[in-house]
Amino acid sequence: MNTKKKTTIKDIANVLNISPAAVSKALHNDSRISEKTKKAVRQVAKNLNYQPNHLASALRSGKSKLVGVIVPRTNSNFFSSVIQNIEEVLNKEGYNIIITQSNESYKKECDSIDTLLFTQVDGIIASMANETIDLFYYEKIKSKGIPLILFDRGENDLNVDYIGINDYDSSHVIVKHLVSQGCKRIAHIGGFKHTRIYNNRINGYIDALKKHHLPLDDELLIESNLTIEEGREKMKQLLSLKNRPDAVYVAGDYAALGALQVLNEEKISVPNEIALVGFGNEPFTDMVTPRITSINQHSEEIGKQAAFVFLKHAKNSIIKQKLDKKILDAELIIRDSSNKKTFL
Amino acid sequence: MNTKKKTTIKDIANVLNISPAAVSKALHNDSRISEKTKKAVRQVAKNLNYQPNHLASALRSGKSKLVGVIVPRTNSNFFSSVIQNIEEVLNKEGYNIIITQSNESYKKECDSIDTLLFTQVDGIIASMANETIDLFYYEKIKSKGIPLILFDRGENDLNVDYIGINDYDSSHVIVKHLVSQGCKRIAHIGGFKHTRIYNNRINGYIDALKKHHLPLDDELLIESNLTIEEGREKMKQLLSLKNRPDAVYVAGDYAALGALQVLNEEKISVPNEIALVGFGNEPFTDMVTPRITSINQHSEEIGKQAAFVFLKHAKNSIIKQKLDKKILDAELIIRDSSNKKTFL
DNA sequence: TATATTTGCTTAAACGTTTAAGCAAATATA
DNA sequence: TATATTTGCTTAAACGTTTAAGCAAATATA
Repeated sequence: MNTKKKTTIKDIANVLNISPAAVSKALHNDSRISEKTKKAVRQVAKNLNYQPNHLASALRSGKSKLVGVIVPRTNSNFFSSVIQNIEEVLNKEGYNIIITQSNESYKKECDSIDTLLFTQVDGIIASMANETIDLFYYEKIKSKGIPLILFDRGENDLNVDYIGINDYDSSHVIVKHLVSQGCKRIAHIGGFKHTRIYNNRINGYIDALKKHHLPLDDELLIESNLTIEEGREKMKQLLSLKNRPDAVYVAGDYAALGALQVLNEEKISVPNEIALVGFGNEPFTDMVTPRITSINQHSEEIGKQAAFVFLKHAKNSIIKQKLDKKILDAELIIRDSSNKKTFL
Repeated sequence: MNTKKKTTIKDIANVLNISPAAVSKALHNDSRISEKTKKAVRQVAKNLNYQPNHLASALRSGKSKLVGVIVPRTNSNFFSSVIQNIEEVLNKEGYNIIITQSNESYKKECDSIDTLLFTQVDGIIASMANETIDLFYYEKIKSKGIPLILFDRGENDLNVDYIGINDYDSSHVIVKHLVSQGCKRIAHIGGFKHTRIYNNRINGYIDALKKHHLPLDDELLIESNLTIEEGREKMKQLLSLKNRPDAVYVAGDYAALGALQVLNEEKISVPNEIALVGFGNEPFTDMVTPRITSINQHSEEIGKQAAFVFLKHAKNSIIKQKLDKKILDAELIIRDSSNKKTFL
């Protein structure tokens, strides 16, 4: 059907009666090629509609110009925004990204890693699945010498670059806010301790309670996978206590939403009877009734920084650099679910 | 640092004292290689931890084993689910996908197409941006002989494979449902007519009104870009009418959400004063108050079908096949926002 | 037994680049 | 003017596969 052969560097060389090597150098702006030749090459390339064969140059140079991105899921605003910003930065530098979703599954994550390694990506930017405890596959990436950058869900033991927000401080900001609203029994529906960010949020919660001289009650500290369903369950669990909390800080917006549904169903006034705070600032926190107070995770900044760190590695691969650990300040977005003043 | 050279087909050949060609054939299960040799090759490949060089085989065979996917955005459940299902099907066949987001921008979409063509993808699966009217870039894909499959946001003029739901019928189902709820003045906040799916929904709406002997009022038919913001605006516009509608059918869930926010703010009872129906069955339709009736778009099925159609092309590229146009039945999920019975 | 076919490999070239090494002509330096 | 350096290219090999063509040995066929 379409038998138009693609134009190659050779075709350009033939037109100008120079060697393909000269063409290649001209296109790469090599200083040892004359301006005159460069201009001619560029002109002919344009005329013949030359498109460089990415596979050939990748093979020869050993660089695929592809970066793998692994996220637990893309249908969360946080991850999709991070991805978009990674893409924006990397596209400008001639890189493309391959996105894979782990769906929070350890097995799927391992498959993704194998797939990306097979595709010869030049680097991997990842946020770990909830399930992941065994770091073997991540060590595999490191051992191949491929730059690995983690964001949000990281892991100290891996000893790689990391970009995230200050989870420990976020808990402090939240507790302080709730205390200022007059709350005295603050519960925490947290993530699993084995994930660093959730562990930090839990520790921040515990320390902030101490700081404000509030008692730490084991009944009020619950670990969960932070899905909507578990948010509902754990909220019910809290409501069944003899001594109910007057505030609940949930370590994820989806679980916070589940908790809110239960509170609404039980006709419990939010924030007056129980104040509610989520984490992540997903768009729906601003859509439900009442709107949910949450922590902005700076997804744009995280995406951009992750891309920059990768580029740094890509540009000087030889020098063993010291690790980049970038911790961004979190920002509390106060909304109806915790702001009693709007109800006075 | 990491100087371990990668093992190649040559290394395997050396160990077994056969030619690299024989190794390649053995790994591809060529019928002209003895079982004995195949077994030996597979064993040595395993021992040496051989990973085929995807770039080399892609260059030689002219196939990159990459498929490009273009979506308006990934942070909608519909698109992220479609993508996930495309990925699942294609991964099994050894393909990887490169996801790009157009952000509903025509320019970004064109860039994406160029990027994907540059990366030498073997095919492109796309859903068009709202802004896109000029089809030049899509024609470019076709003219290069690269399989192009559209889903959801398609375009008749392009004459390519398409997978989507029956938008015309969906409008009929919605109008029928609203009529059964006693609604007599049904408004439609639609998408732009130049996008085929929205045009079909509008035509379905018009024809369904006729069928049920309801008058068609120009004031009640509005085109929009279906963002939350425009959902709010257009709803306000409808509320400012002397003769308000008693039902609003919005062609997208996000705009429906915006409309609902306005209705809630204005203390208008939903569904009793005004019934509301969205489109897309985004998860948040089941989270807000009242829960929004919507159309399930069968994202899983659409993703899988799109992948299958691509594979069909990839497998027999020579034969000019007739086009696949797969139109799936839509399904109405009735919730509180339109179900007056639950309020009686 | 003579010829034809099949089996199981090898040889060599190719995919389209990039890059190290080298060389002649032009220019700079002493 | 003689030598050194720079400029602007060319040559040839390489990246790791795949594949068309071919060939000897083994097997089938007449």
